[in-house]
Amino acid sequence: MEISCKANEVLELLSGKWKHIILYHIMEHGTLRFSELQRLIPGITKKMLTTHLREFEANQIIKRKVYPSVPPKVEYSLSEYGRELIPIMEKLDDWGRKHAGVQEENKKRNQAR
Amino acid sequence: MEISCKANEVLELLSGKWKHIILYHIMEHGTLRFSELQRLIPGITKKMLTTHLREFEANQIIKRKVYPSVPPKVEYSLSEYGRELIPIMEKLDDWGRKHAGVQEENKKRNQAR
DNA sequence: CAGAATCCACGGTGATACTG
DNA sequence: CAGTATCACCGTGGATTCTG
Repeated sequence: MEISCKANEVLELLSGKWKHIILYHIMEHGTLRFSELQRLIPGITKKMLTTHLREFEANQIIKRKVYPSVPPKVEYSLSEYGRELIPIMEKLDDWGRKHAGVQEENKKRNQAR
Repeated sequence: MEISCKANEVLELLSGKWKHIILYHIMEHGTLRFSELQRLIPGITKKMLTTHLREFEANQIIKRKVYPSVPPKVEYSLSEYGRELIPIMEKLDDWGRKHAGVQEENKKRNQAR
């Protein structure tokens, strides 16, 4: 087994209610505006979207590009560094799709109590 | 890009302050007693260890074996299902070790403010 | 040894209103 | 359009005490 204990580095980056969904959409579309993200992620508030985007930016996962126009236009895209997260997300996603059924059953059983 | 949005399935399983460390140690050692886990994870309280272990058990990630002796002896190990998480953890860990430096820098800069 | 039971603090998140 | 500012809630986690 080659596991050390650095897994939390990624986990921390992705911990936050909407973080993985945000990354997912940016990975899919390449570049997205603030309002597009908001539309693509039903239920998220501007505040949380802003917060998470700022965190990604601070971690250099995404780039933020502002167009000095009226009305404002801001585009978000993966940084080169952030692109290295893609294989990670794919791996996580593979597992999720493969085991979605099992976890669903668990949830139901937990609700039943 | 083959990413859907099921990544959160894994993320949810691993979200919890000590979860990945617990899994890490069980993966490394194969089987561990409650007290051994507690010793291997400095800072964790019995409560959190119990809580997280119970969650893993409910999700069928680990198995719990109780030896009816005095004093009690309980052993935790990966279930077959849980073993499928190993490649995931390895992937997360790979990334963590590769990018630990970058994230460290970010943390320092954030502290500096 | 391996927990269970309380009580409590804190931070992440949500709702809402306002702004350049 | 793309945010900021405030307030309020609630669940996660910590400290402590008790038990079979």
